[in-house]
Amino acid sequence: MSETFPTKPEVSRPTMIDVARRAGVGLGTVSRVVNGGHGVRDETAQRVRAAIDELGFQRNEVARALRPGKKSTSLALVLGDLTNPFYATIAKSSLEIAGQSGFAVVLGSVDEDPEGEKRAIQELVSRQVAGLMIVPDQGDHAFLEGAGVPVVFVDRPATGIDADIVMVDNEGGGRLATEHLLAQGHERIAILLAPSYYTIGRRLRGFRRAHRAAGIDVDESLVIQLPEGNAEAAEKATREVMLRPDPPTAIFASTNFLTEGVLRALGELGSQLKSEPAVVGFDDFRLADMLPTPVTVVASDIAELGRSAARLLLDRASGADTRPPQRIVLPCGLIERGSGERPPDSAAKRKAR
Amino acid sequence: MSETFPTKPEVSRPTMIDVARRAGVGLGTVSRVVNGGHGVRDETAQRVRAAIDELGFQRNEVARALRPGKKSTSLALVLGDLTNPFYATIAKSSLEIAGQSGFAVVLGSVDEDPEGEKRAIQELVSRQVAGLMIVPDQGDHAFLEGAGVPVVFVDRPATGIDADIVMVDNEGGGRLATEHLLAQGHERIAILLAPSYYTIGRRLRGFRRAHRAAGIDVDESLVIQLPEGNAEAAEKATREVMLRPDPPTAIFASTNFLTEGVLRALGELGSQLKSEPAVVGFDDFRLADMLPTPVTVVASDIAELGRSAARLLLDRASGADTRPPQRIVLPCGLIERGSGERPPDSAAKRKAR
DNA sequence: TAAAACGTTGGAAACGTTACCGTCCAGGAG
DNA sequence: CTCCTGGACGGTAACGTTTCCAACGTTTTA
Repeated sequence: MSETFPTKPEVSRPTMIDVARRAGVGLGTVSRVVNGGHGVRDETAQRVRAAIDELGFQRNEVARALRPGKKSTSLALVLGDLTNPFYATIAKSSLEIAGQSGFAVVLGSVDEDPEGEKRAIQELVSRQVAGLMIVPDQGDHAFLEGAGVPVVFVDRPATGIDADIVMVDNEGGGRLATEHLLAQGHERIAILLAPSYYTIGRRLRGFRRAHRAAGIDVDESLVIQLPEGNAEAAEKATREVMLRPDPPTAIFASTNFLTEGVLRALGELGSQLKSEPAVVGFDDFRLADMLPTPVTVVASDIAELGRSAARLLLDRASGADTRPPQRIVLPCGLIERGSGERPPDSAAKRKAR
Repeated sequence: MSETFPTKPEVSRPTMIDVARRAGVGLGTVSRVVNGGHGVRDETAQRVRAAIDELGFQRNEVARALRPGKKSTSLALVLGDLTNPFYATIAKSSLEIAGQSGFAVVLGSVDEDPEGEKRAIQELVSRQVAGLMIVPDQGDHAFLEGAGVPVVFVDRPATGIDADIVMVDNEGGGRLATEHLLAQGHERIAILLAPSYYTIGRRLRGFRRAHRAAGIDVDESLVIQLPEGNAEAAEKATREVMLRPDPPTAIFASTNFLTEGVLRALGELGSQLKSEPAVVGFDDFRLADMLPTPVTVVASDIAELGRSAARLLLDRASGADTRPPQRIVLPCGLIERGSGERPPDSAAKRKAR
């Protein structure tokens, strides 16, 4: 690059000052044009726009966010394992909404421990994000109270702070799944529970309510609390429970990863079992319909979860929404995939995601 | 400020100036302490640190990034559908590495079209990210040349710019998959190709090379270019090709989504087929081992792809790495899952050869 | 003992933008 | 004709940090 033309020294990009000089106007005028251009004569605005194009000027978002009160045009998203399709879907859909408003999404690195989450959140806050979307861990989130940034919790509420929350009707979903099994005549239904997440507790509650409504007692030995929330733990537990003298005739897996583990165990046990139990999972997953025994699941519109969260957060950040903290609950539906015989009087709704 | 105590009006967080006042030192000293604290007497540093703790001071990353030459402590990641486990894995693993160095990852909203990608990238650049990780679309990326930001391309190279690239050995993988099928005696192998991505071309090349090495001609009617890269397109194509008078005895699906479509089609065709073809997919996927016929795949360490990219980019951004653009190629391996039995009459042919 | 060297510290400039405040000019009212 | 009003525009302060330079005190060197 040995030209005599105003080829920039390659590292420094043109600023508003350059544009102002080029257009022969003041700095303030350029700013006005860049931000919608009110109070600027048409002809002047045109000259400025021409200069912007010629110089390839692009507003420096960092400098912009430095101004007092101003926040950056970024939202933060804090969640767990992106490899989990559930989280990935949230990320994708919230990203989509944010992008439509010109917002970027910053992903904080999230370790497993609550302490790591806190650190990640503070890192994000120090970046002056306009808002936080958090799929919260167990820990206390009171430290967010004074951060001066709107927060929306996704999928589950957090303790220590009263903020917006967008979630799924976990209890209704748990109930739906259980009712489906009960309607098929199952009376010994095992439920596999991932470690004490809020959501899991609600699903269990739905499980119990469905039993009560049907007048059937829950066998507490079939309420299985797993040490971990992964497929392996579910696989192990399934094998154990199915080899008991009095195994369940149906299994409700409270999580997509758990469902996978259950199916894996059943596949391995195979003919060792007198009869294969019915399985219902929570959250749909890819290939669920292609497994040897297609699995019925309770599903919700997870993408909408992310979209709602992003929309709500954007409204909060812009100050357009000053209502008290909202609680948005999305419904769950049953996706029947014909494991087991058809329930006697089922008019169960289908809700694809 | 009608108070005498430094209780902030809750929205504005304490700045270095507040810390300096509190500790009774100058602004520069606080800055030095915050950044490692070289050239500051121990006792002074301690006083500053105490003030930081008391005030709950946290460095404002935005102001920091404004300084000339300085970039923010964020990396940008531009990729397609996060719902695709392949991309999700890259996001997760790069996030992990970035986080270890205190870097956040900004996700640009990526529409499908190349123009959207360009817009997203420029948005990201305007946020002064320290570097860009891009899984590039077809379009020309020459516009990145003068951006003054290090760029690492992931999974496939881009045209118009000479930058670092981290990818997998697509040709080797294609060859591996094909050799596996050829070794089983298959001579009529169909290959399903997603739309003209670079990676797909290389996989096809491996496919051809394996054939040539084995002395077997490729039946060009079995090289199937799909109009789209999704499962549906693969499903349709599979159905068509399998219902031909002379169907292939094996199918190589060049993408994880395509593999899904192939399996779905085969499952539906079921007994209509004289014999079920062997299937090999590119890229492993969850539940691949649990399908009715477990599917053999060519796989690579995708997480390492993301990690390498992030590491390389961080080194570039810090100036620690000034080598010419690197080209990192990760190997592929075969995960055999016992699909791909020999074709009906292959034994005889093999002996005859 | 004076000068030089060094380590420590304070202060100010700069980064690129926005918001505010003045100035200027044109045009309408008195 | 003068005064006032209001729109258009220019200039400047401010945001919170880093970096540079000067100033200071102490120690080493000549």
